[in-house]
Amino acid sequence: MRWSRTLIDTLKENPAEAEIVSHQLLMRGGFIRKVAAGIYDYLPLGRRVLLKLEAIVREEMDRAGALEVLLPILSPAELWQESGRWEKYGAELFRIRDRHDREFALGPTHEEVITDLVRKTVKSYRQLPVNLYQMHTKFRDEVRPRFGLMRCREFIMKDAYSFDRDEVGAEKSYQIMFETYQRIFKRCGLRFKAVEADSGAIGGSFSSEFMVLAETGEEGIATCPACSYAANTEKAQGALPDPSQAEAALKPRELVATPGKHTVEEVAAFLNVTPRQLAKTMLYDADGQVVAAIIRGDREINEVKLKNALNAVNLVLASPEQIKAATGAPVGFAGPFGLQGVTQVLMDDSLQGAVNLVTGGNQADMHAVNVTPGRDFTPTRVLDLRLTRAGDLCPRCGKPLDLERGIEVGHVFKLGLKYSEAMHAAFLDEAGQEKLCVMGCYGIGVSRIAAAAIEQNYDEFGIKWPLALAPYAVVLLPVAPKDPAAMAMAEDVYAELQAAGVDVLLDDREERAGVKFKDADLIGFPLRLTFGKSVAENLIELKHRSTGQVEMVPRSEVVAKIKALIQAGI
RNA sequence: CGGGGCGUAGCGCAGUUGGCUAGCGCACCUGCUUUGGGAGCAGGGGGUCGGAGGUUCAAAUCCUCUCGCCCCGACCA
Repeated sequence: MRWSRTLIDTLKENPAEAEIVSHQLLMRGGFIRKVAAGIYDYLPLGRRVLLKLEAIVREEMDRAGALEVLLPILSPAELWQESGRWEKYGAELFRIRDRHDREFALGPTHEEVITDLVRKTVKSYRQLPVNLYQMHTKFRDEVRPRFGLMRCREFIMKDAYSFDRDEVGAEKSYQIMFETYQRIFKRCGLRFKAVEADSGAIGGSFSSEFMVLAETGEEGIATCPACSYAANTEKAQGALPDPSQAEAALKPRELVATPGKHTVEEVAAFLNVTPRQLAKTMLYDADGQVVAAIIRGDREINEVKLKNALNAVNLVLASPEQIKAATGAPVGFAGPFGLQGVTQVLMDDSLQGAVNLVTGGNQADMHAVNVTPGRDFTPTRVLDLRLTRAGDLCPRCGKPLDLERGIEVGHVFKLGLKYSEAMHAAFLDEAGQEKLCVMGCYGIGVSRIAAAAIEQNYDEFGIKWPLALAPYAVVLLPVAPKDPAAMAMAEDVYAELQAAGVDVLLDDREERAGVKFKDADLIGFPLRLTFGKSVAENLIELKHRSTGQVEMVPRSEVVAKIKALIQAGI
């Protein structure tokens, strides 16, 4: 492609709205333009990056034996009502009505639609296993779209769904996808990690997330430096490095005045104790029921764990009114004893064995001291409700865990029978017995990968695309377009590279050299060939964007050299 | 949904104690010069100040409502 004939509009300044690097560079490089919050146009450069990604994903999915389909974006409410997600998915589901007032959803994911397809199509065990996938636009009415392509309301996702005749087959399908994902992200040139994760709204028994490691990642990952354990902090079960110890003697519970002291730090300082001698009592509204979660003062509640423990759909902190009703006190003085109308009291195991704790007093400006679980209150359950943090011990090998940040680009789930049961996706086995399909689902955030790749590969001048994702592998840069010799050589090399099947862009604009260099660095082509003064000596300058390495290549060798570099993946 | 901020030319911004034909930089068009890291000079096109209503002799500027965008939180594959 010739620069003068494509549409590349670069910006010198960052758009005010772009906060993170990938968003800024995608905008400045002319890859995307915003249409509305979380909704973008993909310009020719952006589209080419997406096509590169889609080609990699498609090749690897096909290699794994998956079959590509194309499912509708619009799906009728009835399908969602059948699975129960019309209610459970909540406000994130885009819903529309047609002229006859029939309700539809804009697909955020396609379990219902695919299960419906399979139940209409698959009748025999002979047709299983089957893994169907598509790459399509997805819609989610995000509470807060942000960070450019990172969290959009409309985005491109590859979603795949496997159907097996039994658990053993489903496990195999899952493993195949897990390995396929490793191949895909490796081919994209990304540094990533597979981690254990919470299944969230999709449901199912087990899932792994594929995280691109980057400081700007929205997800926390706990990783073990000693073994292979890695988990999303929502899911991670780090063991306490410092369990609570019982003191010798139980002391009688007393109330003490703590005027105006609400937070753990304030109360601990006021009573001259350490935060870990406190027990925080957090009141939540779980689907309308008020529940209490109790945790040691130096730790935080992990609401995902709490939500799962309660099997709740919606979990939010209780309102001041609910707290007043349950404790009789304003916010900040809740304690675990004598609670009114609280259906469950869950205690984090950080308090296992602890005695003589400081808690809220259930009266304004009062705390209780010498509170002991089992004597002063009885938890409904004792379990891990903690947010894992750095230094907690690896659940597999006991070494202290590190905390990293990542961008979720893929997620593989074992779904089990959740959808096949609700929607009756069944087949007949050899014995003529009806069985339900055992399902798995596998997502890749295709458009998000583009942003993640930039978060991992950029410098002060712009993007450094991995070769596999670059819109063009090579940019040809004649320094002086009016120098006939240089221009002629660039044209020849351009034709030869094109003939060799290389993605090449010829910067034929009548711009000064500086402008061309800046644009090339900004857009991030992995290789640059500069046709300047050395053309007279039949030499072309080759520069690697990622390393900055420069070498002079004889004209006669340049095409072979570029082909070799691309072959080698650079 | 709670808190904070912002909507003035394609982009980045100034102007906002009401007062002249609404301004600057970048980008864009024309010409001349320049030509290996975002050139210089000269000339030029483009906005009615997010929208609606109101106050006033006079509104980008004040008031009311409304729409949109960004950040933090809540929330979220």
